Amino acid sequence: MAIAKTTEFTQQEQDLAAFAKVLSHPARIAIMKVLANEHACICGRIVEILPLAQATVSQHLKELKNAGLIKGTVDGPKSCYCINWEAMEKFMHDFNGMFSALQLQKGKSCC
Amino acid sequence: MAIAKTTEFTQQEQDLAAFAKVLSHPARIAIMKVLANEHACICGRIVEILPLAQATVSQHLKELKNAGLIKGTVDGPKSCYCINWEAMEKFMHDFNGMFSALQLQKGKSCC
DNA sequence: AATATTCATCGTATTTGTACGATGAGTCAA
DNA sequence: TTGACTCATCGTACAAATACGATGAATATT
Repeated sequence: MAIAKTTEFTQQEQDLAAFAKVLSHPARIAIMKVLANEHACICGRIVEILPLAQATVSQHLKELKNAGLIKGTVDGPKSCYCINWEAMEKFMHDFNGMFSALQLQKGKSCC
Repeated sequence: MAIAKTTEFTQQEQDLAAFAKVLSHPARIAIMKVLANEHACICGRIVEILPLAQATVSQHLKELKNAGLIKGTVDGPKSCYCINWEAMEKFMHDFNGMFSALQLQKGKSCC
């Protein structure tokens, strides 16, 4: 991505973009669905469901965790992942807030 | 990105991911803001505001247009871009719908 | 203790994304 | 027509993302 100009933008723009980026891959959306639907959010269970190798799923889980969308706890030799609802709700709130702010200017457009 | 396994997921998952991907860069979020706030949505105006070269802005505009988030019309030697509100509203509706679907399972989690 | 399991991480190959200079097509003014 | 202007596209360089096999750490089972 060449010299990342990413830092030249607003903190809000960077945060929203980061949130969108985490959900910009179908595998990660699918993982969120699995985490919501399964009682035991074990990594191995996700690997069973998704058409991806264990290493790849683990990598996606790491990104979701780094972004704060999910929480992970060790459960013996297994790892249990769950949706971080407070974070998700805040992210969605901010995302919707940006859209609402855009909409306030709706009549302004020239075309 | 290795052999894209992207096609192995649900159409809905792919659509949501594609929408998120378009907004996964701060420049494109900033562009949406400019388009909402400026009466004349001229490419040159965006180049003035953003810390990016004209070619780069044009490329981002192309992606936003391909995804359907904005519309572009030629106005003499200039190009006028506007937000596609119907599309944006549908995308946001679907995005929120996914989140609501996740939330329905909220109590299910193990941790 | 020895073995099997679950999973995170490393290393690596490949694809995609980001950025910009240069070029050219199209339009307007003189 | 000439010249100035706007912008899309091409080509290119580099950074980041995606995917997986292999490895090893940690735990559980025998």
